[in-house]
Amino acid sequence: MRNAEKETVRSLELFSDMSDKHFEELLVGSFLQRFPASVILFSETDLTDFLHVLIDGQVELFASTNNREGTMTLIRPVATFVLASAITDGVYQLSARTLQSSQILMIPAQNIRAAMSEDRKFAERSVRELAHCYHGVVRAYKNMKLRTAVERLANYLLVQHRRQGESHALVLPVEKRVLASMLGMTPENLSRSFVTLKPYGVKVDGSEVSITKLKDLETLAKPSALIDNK
Amino acid sequence: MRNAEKETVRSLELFSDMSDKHFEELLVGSFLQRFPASVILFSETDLTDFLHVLIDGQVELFASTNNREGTMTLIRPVATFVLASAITDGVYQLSARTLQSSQILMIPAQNIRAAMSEDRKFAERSVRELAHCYHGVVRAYKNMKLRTAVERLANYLLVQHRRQGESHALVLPVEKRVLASMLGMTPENLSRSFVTLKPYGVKVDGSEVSITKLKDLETLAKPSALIDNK
DNA sequence: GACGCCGCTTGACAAATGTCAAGTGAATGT
DNA sequence: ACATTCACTTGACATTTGTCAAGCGGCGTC
Repeated sequence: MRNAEKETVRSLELFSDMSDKHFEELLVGSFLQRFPASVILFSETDLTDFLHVLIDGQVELFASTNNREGTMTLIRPVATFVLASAITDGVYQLSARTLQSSQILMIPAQNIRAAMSEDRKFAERSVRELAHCYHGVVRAYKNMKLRTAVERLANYLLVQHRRQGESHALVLPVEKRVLASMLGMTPENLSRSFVTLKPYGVKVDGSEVSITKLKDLETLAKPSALIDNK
Repeated sequence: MRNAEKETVRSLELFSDMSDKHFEELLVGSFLQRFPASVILFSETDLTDFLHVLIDGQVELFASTNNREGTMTLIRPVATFVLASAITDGVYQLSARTLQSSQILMIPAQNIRAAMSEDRKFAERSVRELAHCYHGVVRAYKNMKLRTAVERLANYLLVQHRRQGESHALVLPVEKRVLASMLGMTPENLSRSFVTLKPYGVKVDGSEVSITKLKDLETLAKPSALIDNK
């Protein structure tokens, strides 16, 4: 593991104010590995061996039951994932696959648990990180429960628009089938939802989307600070 | 606050191994209060003043956007709620109302944050509690995303059946309209879903439900350890 | 360049879910 | 005892969402 990557990880809020000594101990037995796209990293029923840190690339967390599958969230670098599972010391609860070639640091879960009891700063940071993750899922859950498919898409586009600098055109960061799954609908339905949004100034060309009537789109989407803000 | 209630709270896992001194400090400025049924305790947009501990009664956490409202979860005694918000020091993110007359201990959120940095045992317990809550929402989210309304009802009944000692009849712990909202459907739809389950051995009489063909119901519900357990 | 693969779209249809309106029955208050 | 309220149910219908099948078009392989 090179210094550049080590520093990248070190500067994550979660690790930022733990002692150097504890940080080094955390890395004992860790792997930094590059995976190609479309690789299953772990399945939701596996025991949690590692806390994962996505350094580069893109990872999808998804769940399955009874032949159905749904994207729960997308991980974008640089970020940790499955912290809660690493702490609980049970199964992952979610499956993960790479969407692109990805570089991932895998830290043994037991190192995390050890650091938790040895380093109070780390414990405090973990509390905040988990509280943050918790609210993230709550937002996703609200989004799913209180909005229709078209509204979810409209709000997704508004969020991307803002994130990508409010420029005229935004780029969908994932394939449409993954986007559909993330928004809780079928790919067919996503296509139709885009058509529905046409009168509201949404033009789609491949993975490029332009928004020409922001106000109209917002009227339809009715964005909510408690769901869409981050 | 009487000793009985204090001990009840003290024995919650979250507080169980913090020092007596810190526990007493936690309670400075706390209120123990009884609320009648159907009282709004706080709204999702309020700043988080208190960590709540439900001693007795029943509380509903719900969310609203755009005239729609959905039950997110039910709190049953004895349990804390809105820990994540108390830590984050932002808004509650969820609204709360009493469903029955309820006795609630309200601990100032800043006491919680103070205890977090002073008592490492408490910080560790908080981490576990939050990880647990996180998985709880993830399960609810999976349930919502991967199942139909009838399946959610069927699995709900199976869980209640198990919790209530696998006896012949179980009792719905909430009004049907609240149950409907919790399961993400309208009351009308819940009624029809019960009718749909009739051929699978589900008989409903008011709030009493009996399950006569457990196997058949399980075949329909296809319960999943990662969604329904715990 | 021809072929096949794959992601996406579209149409036709089916299933799931919501809405509106009316009606039942039990609980409550006068 | 009567009226009122309210939760729940039921029916008819609308909307939303999913399914299946076909076709388009880009992209890589041979």
